[in-house]
Amino acid sequence: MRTFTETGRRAQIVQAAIETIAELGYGRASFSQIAKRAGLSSTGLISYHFAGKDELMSEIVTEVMGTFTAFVLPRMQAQDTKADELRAFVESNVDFMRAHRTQLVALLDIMASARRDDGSPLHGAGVAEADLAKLTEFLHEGQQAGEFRQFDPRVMAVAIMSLRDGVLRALAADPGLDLDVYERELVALVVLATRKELQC
Amino acid sequence: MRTFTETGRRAQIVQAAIETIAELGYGRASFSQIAKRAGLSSTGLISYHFAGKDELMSEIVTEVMGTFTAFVLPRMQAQDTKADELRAFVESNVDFMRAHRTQLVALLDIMASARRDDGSPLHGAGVAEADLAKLTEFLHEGQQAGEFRQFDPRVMAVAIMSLRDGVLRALAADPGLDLDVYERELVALVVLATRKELQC
Amino acid sequence: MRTFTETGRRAQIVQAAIETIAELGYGRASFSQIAKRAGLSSTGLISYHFAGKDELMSEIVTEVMGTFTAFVLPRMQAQDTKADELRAFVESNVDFMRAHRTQLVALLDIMASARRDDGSPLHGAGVAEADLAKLTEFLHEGQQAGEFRQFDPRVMAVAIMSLRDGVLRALAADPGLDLDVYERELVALVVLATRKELQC
Amino acid sequence: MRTFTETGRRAQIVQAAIETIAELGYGRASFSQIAKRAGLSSTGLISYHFAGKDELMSEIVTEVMGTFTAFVLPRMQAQDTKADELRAFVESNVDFMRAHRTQLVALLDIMASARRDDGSPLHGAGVAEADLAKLTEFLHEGQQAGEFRQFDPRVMAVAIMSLRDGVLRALAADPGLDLDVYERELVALVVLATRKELQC
DNA sequence: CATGAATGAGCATTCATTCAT
DNA sequence: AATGAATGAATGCTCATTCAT
Repeated sequence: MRTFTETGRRAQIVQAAIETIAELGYGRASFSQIAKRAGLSSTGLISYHFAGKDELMSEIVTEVMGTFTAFVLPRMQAQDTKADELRAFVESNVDFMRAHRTQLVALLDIMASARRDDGSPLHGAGVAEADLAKLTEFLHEGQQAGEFRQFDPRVMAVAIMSLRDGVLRALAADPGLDLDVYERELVALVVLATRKELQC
Repeated sequence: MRTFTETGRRAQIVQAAIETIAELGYGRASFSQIAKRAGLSSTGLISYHFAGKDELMSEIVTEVMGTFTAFVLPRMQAQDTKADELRAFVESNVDFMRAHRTQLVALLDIMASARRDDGSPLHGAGVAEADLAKLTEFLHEGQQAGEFRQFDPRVMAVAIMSLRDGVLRALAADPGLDLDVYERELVALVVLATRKELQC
Repeated sequence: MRTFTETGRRAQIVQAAIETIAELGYGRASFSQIAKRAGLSSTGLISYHFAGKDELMSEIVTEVMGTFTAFVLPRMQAQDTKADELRAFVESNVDFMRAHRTQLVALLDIMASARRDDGSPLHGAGVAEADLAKLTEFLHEGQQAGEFRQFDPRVMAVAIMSLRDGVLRALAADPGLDLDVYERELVALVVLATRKELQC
Repeated sequence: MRTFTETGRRAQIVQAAIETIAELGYGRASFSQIAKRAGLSSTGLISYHFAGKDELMSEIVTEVMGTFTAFVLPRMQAQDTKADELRAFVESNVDFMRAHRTQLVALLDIMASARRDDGSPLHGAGVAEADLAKLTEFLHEGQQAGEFRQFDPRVMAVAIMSLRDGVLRALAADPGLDLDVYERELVALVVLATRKELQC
């Protein structure tokens, strides 16, 4: 079991790491940079609380993904139709960015940059693939239910995730970005791309 | 003027660097890894031919972007309408990926990961922003011409680029990806998202 | 505040650096040579305790200059006349060499050899100029007081400092040098060069 | 025998090396810096014409010392007394500086900084010691002739050389130095320091 | 728990020198 | 005679990690 202090320290380090990665990028987020931002006296403390750099990054991924899921899922489940669920997914994704820009920027960078010695992704593959599989399945169900047109659900899942990540990257480059516009346009785009063709 | 040998060596080093970055990621693409892949006797030879790591990366960006533009532009210009031009843009982008997967994966990683000490992007900002601005202007013209519906052109440009990059990331993760499906679906998606609403 | 251990290590490194510079010269006093002499496991430890090579050299300059000033100043202030003060200055300079040959040899080499990229001196200019200005002012006061003849005080200051450094260079080349003779002769020389001309 | 071209090239390289050392210091005077200043296409050319860095430095020492001796010696030999010879030595030394500042600054730096792996001086010891021995002998003769007072001739030789080098160092630090003042004062100083005591 | 000291591998870069042409 | 390409050792420095206290 983890002590109170330990939990607090880990949270503090995770927070400092997130900010450092968001600002300097994964490649420059060394333990010494993180320790400096967290006000720690030594990088040794990070190694003391985390088994290694990989575990620290894992913790960030887990935490941010958890917060994200807890925010998005209920807002999807409150909908009646698949189409509304999809709209809620897109909207809540952008809404989440508004409040958690730094966390998401860090998460995206970790997913893209953290690798094993052989170059294989350390976090990107598993986590992202799971989400992608779920969204693919969801889109497939929507098609079965007759709410979506006949697209390839896997490709559409990749597309929707890419659009979401694209907005996040734009937000990372420009923190003053007007997310309202992006949200509105993104919803319209996704609806147009997935809805059943109208009979004229 | 550059020697024949020099040109060859630079090309060889650029090629090895591209492969290394595509395989191991920017963060692990050290001079020694690149030299090993290129079969060079020492990292000193890379420093001999390039002013520094930044120049090597710059060269990669320039070269890949050049090849890309030379491939895509004529295929757009061969079209009569803005709508067809857009379709040609999407198609040629995916077609280019087929033949130059490694180069593009490396380019994407450099854009995302190469930073200055203060964390600001070294290549990403300028290059990507220029492309984005051009696409935004193009979409706006298409709207003026009455070929596209009334979306925010900047947001749509970000969206289209994100979709393109998303396919590339999927291809990076899975080299065996069936690009035919992605191309077909992506074109459909972009068309649905941009065409004028039908009157029923 | 600095730890006990840290202070000790810094002193140890400074000492090893001084010995290395005195023996091999500034140009060959690399971190690895210094680390070897200090019995350190790696050059990383030097970088851990000092911000960079410049800071290590700065520390040496500061330390040696401080010890030197603490030795010479009181012996000058114990004198009643400017002429006696000058004699005390020359004597205490040579006396200091006897006990701190290595430090002074290293200091002289750092002053002469440590440069910026553009070739401008890194430590030499400021420190030496300050001393020179003080000695110039002192000589001028002695002239006002009627104790010295009418020479150019700046030139005489340069001369006296050069004589001092010359003895040190001779001592550097031959550690067995008989400093007693040099001290006696140097005092005589400086007295003859500065005293008021006798009326005959 | 050396060809005409070879001789010219060597002279050109020596000249560029002198300028580089005078400006950047011995430690930063790399072959590439020298080649750049000489307008050579490659550092290989320096290695082609000189057996190694040491030989290049040797050549500089030899050349500058030769020019110096050719300038100073006749001006000393034109004098009738030892005292006048000494005065001529000091004057011609300073005069030589006026016209050959760069060469002398480089020479001084080579003497001080060029070392063997074990730290022993490469050029400084032999050359300087020979000059010193000659001056010592000269001063001794002057004493025998009753022209100088009874000082230690070796120490006085060191002192005179140090004064000369001191002026050169001052000139190195400030190219705009008024050498006229230095020459006048230096002559006065040396005369006062060496002449027979007056009877009153 | 936390600290600061230490380790040793790895980094990009510079260097004098060699060599084929 | 000259060139430019190549070599490999050495440089100062950063890094994640370990460990005694």
